[in-house]
Amino acid sequence: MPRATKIEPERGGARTRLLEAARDIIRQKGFSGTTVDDLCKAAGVTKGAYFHHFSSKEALGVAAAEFWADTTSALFAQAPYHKPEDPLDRVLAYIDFRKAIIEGDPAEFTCLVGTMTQETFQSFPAIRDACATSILDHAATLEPDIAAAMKLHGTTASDWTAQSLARHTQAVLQGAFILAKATNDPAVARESVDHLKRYIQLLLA
Amino acid sequence: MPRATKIEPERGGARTRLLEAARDIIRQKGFSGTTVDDLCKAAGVTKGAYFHHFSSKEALGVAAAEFWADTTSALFAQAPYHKPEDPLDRVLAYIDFRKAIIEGDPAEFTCLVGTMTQETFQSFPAIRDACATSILDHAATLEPDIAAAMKLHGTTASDWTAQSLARHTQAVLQGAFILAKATNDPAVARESVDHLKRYIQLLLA
DNA sequence: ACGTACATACCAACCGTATGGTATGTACGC
DNA sequence: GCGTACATACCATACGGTTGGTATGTACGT
Repeated sequence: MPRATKIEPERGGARTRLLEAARDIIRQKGFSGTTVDDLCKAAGVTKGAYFHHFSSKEALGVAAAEFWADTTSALFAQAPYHKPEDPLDRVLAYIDFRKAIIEGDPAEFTCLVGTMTQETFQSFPAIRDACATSILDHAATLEPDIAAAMKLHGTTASDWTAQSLARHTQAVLQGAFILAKATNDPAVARESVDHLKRYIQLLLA
Repeated sequence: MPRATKIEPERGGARTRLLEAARDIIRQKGFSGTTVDDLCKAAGVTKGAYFHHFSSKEALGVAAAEFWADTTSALFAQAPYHKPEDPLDRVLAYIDFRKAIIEGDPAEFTCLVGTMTQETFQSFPAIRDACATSILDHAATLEPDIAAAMKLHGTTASDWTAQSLARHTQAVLQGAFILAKATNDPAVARESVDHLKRYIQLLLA
């Protein structure tokens, strides 16, 4: 899709660079707090290039959410937590994996679509929907392992489902990110993830 | 503090009306997405009145977080969940209370300071700190009941504390709000709160 | 093989408006 | 008459978005 040329080797990558800039800057300042000029400056492109690729700022928000969904799902698909044979171990390994990447600057480990959801859910439904798809699709990848663990360990659940537990894991992570941002301390978020892991062990083991 | 007059009976309440407007509009559009004119219009005051009470938009953000902390802590202090004699029942009643108020429009039941934290934690440290205080102080009100429940039920916790569990409840609620906004469905949030309640029961009963 | 037609990717400069913020004045209570 | 609580009018800038253009690549008929 990119198109390199002789005199301008970067040519063709403006769209991707804008999406990467959006991922980084929106996580720092939020969607409304991020200006088109911010993005152009960070990506090293002009506003003409920006509006060539995105018809509006809202369109970039949607594309950024989709870009996030694509890149993160690729990351999780190749992560090592799928290896254990016991499905419960896979779920717990997923939790460990999520915990392990909570470190450093909150702007770098927190979730783009969770952040965008908060401020766009009323004003920009298209962005909200793209964010919802990203979150729910990721949660859905956990359902088979949870369901298999329930079956294997003879868990009888009358008042909850694999789907609701999968979504709950995402709620805990999103909430943990908020605490980490508020306190500027990843450790607070990791403690919540510990509670989540303990819950799943109590529930399924 | 308010000062009524003959020709302008609303006079004196501009600051409070601005803070109420901030509480409502920032929850809909976020802090950056909310303009000073939005607030003045909703509060029915002029920009002169606005800058008489708040030296900047950031100052209003801080005041709005403090206003939120004050009004919500008053609400929770007089809520009925403190009545049970068993401290575990009080904690569970708190969860039930939080679940019960999750209904209707997400903009009305979600948390102002959780929303503001997300977009201000880098750009406006003063706002972030006010948000953190609001969240952590509220979490701290749960600690005595959790600690008492641990003692009463002989819970032996080597790897977690009453404080971390109290904060975890707030993480779950904040995360549940994000899912509710993304899906535009309070039910998703309530299911996460159910998981939280189940966790506390497994842990402390 | 080559010219034409078209599409893609980008740039520089500009525009109308909305934004946060200010300067100045006035009504009112004490 | 003095401080507080506002109102009116205004400003410099930043904002999202537009315009018109150029360079590069591709499809295709001949």
